[in-house]
Amino acid sequence: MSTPAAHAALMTRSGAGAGSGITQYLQLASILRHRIAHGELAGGQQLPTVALLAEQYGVARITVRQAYHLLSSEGLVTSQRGRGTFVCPRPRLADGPLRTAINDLQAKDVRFDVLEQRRQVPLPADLARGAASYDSYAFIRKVHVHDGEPFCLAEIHIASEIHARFPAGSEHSHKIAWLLNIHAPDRMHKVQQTTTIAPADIVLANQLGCSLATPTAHMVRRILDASGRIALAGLFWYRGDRFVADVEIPFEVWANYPGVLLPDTLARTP
Amino acid sequence: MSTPAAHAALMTRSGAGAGSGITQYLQLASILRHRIAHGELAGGQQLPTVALLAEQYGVARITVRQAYHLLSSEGLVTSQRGRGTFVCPRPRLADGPLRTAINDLQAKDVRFDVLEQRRQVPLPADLARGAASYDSYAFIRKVHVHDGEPFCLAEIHIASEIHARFPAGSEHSHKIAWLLNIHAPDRMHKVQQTTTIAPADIVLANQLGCSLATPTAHMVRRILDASGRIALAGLFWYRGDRFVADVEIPFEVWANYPGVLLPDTLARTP
DNA sequence: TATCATTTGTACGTATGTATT
DNA sequence: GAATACATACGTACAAATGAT
Repeated sequence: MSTPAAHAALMTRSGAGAGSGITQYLQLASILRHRIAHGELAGGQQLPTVALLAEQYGVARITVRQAYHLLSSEGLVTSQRGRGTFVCPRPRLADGPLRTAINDLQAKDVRFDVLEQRRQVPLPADLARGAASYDSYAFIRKVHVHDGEPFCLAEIHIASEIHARFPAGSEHSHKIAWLLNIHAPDRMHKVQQTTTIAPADIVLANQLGCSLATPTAHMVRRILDASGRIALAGLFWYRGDRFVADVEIPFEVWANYPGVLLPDTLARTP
Repeated sequence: MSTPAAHAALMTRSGAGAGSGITQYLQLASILRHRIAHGELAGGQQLPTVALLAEQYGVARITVRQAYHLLSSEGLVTSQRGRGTFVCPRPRLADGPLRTAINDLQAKDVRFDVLEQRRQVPLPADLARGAASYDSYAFIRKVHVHDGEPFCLAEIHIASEIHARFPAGSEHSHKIAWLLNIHAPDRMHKVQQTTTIAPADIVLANQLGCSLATPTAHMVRRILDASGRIALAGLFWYRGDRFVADVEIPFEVWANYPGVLLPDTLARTP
């Protein structure tokens, strides 16, 4: 019943025949999206090649490619040159372990690949704006990996004075915020965070293993201590297709902290 | 100095000539991106037509279209059939007024276009999961508009018993959460919220005035009252290119509320 | 009101580049 | 090296939306 031939009969040219009025590549994408959603095409499974599908449905190869492109931008399929096009194996959203890896400060199944590390650097001006800062910060740039797959790029500045309390090398195995919570919770005052959506540039795409212009969740986070100074300033980029942010806070906190204006989050040099 | 001819001389075929190794449409996109970023091409300004640019750079029209497509997916330009391609007028991120409109519960310069409204409906199962609920909810589906531009689609269920306290028609001029904060703050206990990134389907794209598969920020929010029951359950979709979420909370709240697991946010029928 | 030029969107066919197997 | 398969690119044609004639 759902043979390609049957579907092909349903496809209508946008032009002469008119018919549905929906373009062919959208029709094709809908068909495939539907099959994927209903498990007819399982995760990891290879889709028909562009040439084959074009032949089966009697459309041009470029039409199939447009459909695949759309599905790819939705994160449903992934194409690899020389191999083929495949249904994305993982569920659309992070669930279970990855969700915990992202949201739990004390995540255990996260690996940290440190790309760069410096000591004694000043806080960049755009991160320092609007609050007092320390003289010197330690800097770390790293990729968070879960189950062999990178899901986050982080660039963190932490006041040297506070960083000095951490056991040596502990930032290679724990989230910085967790270390902060363990070694200096009493001195911390509040967290400011701004979240936006940004397309991945070439550098970020490489680090996260996604393709250019893929959407990412971008966070700018600052933690101020009791003296009102910036103890931590972090930039985070999460792969859009694996991002889930969970929050649970008391109502009065939520209702009474509107409209914090953090420095612009445009600065991007991942 | 930056005439098309000069740039054209820099363009290298990916194939035979090799040269840079960067494909033509990526080169072209980079050039345009750069010009936009540096204000050489101002917001709202029309870009050269596909045909013209193709001629100037000596490439095929499809190559220009690929470049425009990429920039469009990055939110830098927008194309309209029959008109042309234009540099997106607004800054990439919401700043100032729109930022307030999104984050401030008591936003004033937001218009609410109500699309659908019902009384006395049960809470959908996927939203009810994991917590107790009331027998009956009022439902509202609306678009948030700022400065004539839609930026958010909201679908909200609010317990009828609580909704009854609101002045008639007040949901047409105020955010529901604000009304909650005014008329029943004492009974509210906590807020659970999950944020993900999802591509816009055809319905959502129409409501928000963006194109298909554009990234959106999707939130599922539940407000539980003192009895632990769901007072409000809301689904929100924000245009990705206009989304900025600001949060400021006490450190101990932030550090002690990790990994809340809300029901899956996959349910989407905007 | 109707027509026309402009411009993007879709689609076809073809050729070649390039990574994988 | 050969076969496979996606990626890029060229040229062409027509559809559809817009704005002006």
